[in-house]
Amino acid sequence: MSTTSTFADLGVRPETVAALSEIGITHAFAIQEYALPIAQRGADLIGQAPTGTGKTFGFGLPLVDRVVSPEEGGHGAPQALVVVPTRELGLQVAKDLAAAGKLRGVRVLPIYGGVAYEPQIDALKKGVEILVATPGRLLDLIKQKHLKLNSVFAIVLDEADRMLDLGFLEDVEKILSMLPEQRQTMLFSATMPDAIVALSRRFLHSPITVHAGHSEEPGVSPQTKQFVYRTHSLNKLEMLARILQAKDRGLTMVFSRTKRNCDRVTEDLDFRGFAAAAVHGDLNQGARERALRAFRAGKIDVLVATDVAARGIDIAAVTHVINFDCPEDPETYVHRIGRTGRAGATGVAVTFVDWEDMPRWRIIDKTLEIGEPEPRETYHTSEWLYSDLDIPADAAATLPSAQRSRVGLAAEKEEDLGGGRRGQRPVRGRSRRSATGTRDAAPVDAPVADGEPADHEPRQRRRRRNGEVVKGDATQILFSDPSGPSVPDPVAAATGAADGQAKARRRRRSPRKPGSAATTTD
DNA sequence: AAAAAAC
Repeated sequence: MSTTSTFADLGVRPETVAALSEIGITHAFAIQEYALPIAQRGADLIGQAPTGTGKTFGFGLPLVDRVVSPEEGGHGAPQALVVVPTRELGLQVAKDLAAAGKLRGVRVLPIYGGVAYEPQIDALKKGVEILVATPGRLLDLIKQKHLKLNSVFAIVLDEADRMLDLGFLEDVEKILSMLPEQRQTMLFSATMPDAIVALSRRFLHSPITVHAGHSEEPGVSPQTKQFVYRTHSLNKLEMLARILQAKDRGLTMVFSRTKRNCDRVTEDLDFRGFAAAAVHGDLNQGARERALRAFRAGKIDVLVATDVAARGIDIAAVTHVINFDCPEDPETYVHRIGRTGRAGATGVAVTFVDWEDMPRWRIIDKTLEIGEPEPRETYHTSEWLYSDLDIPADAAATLPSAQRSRVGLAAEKEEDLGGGRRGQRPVRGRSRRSATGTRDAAPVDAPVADGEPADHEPRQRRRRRNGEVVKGDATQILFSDPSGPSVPDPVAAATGAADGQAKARRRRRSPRKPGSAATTTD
């Protein structure tokens, strides 16, 4: 990973070396060692290196070192531009570059949508050396004449393959067309499909390509252990809850394929007592940034996200990445699991593959050759998790205290439910279903209500033999869609509790609303 | 075919 080169060896300015040292960075990563000399002399560059191996400073230090700061007589018009695919990544990159340029007073401004115009416009008026921008707001501000790009000598497309795919290409080309002809263009990413490289020739001049890291699985960090589990969609939430009880788990990112599923997973985890928050594009920008800040600070330890957080986000304490839904393509897989195992750290990546995910997984596996998903049909077959993922056998004993009490409460209802629900098959319900879900997080030895007479055959084998989810199984309640059509509360129905009582019970059990952890933390 | 990105 890191080489023995110091930044001074690589010709980085002394002030920048000192500033890096202040934030604990003393030695260069491979991509930095290779890219810096090329970038410093102004050549066009394609830089590819695995996730978490220092690409940001690989392009960032040559920008910081070459801009003229105000105290050096700079004019204050932007001299360098970094374009990124998401707002939070822009914020992060801007902070990194500002830290590196701090001792020379280099001003780095993040430009992105979803927030007020005024602070950005004011900052532009005062003058700025480096812009880090998402395309939409940048073009917006240019159109409104708050900004010109004619002093920009270098542009970087961070997550370049993403910036050049169909969703962004038009905007990026527009931005490129506003830059001086004589300028440096640099493309950086962990993934660079051939088609993108071919496309990029249109606006690169004699580019030099730099690869760092191993070549077999481009972009994947080898210290991340990857697991792939074939599962039923109805069991994903329970499997997730168990994995989140792994002994060695630090911060964990959970990725879903849709914004709606992201909310649903967050809500379920919140109810189970995990400190989780959601990040996706339908949330307002304040909520997005609060959630990410709380996660960075460790005030919450589970971040549930769409692919808005799949790329670039750098949080050293992330130990686990769970692909709750299979990623859309191999590149997304690489970037998602790249949120862990960064800068030489180890990581764990678990991908759930249900029936719907299967076609997507086929394509990912064809490219990356990770392996056939191992069948993990039900949450009752728990031993696999203990052996693979270091999860305590009495997993429920390690639950947060709020969760423990809920498990106790729910366990009381268990016999009632088993007796009263014989033969029924609740298919869909509203969010209150997760009230029963907490019970399913009880110790695996606990009696499980399934509406069938108790026998001594292991539950797992009964289920296997049946070849489908057991009818009337509590699992069905747990995993039913919280936003689906309303049906009577099965707990209330089974116990004869009035609806009002059920509501009061829910309030006691779940004093915290989804996302409030993030709201109150900063 | 989902998500992201300006208002």
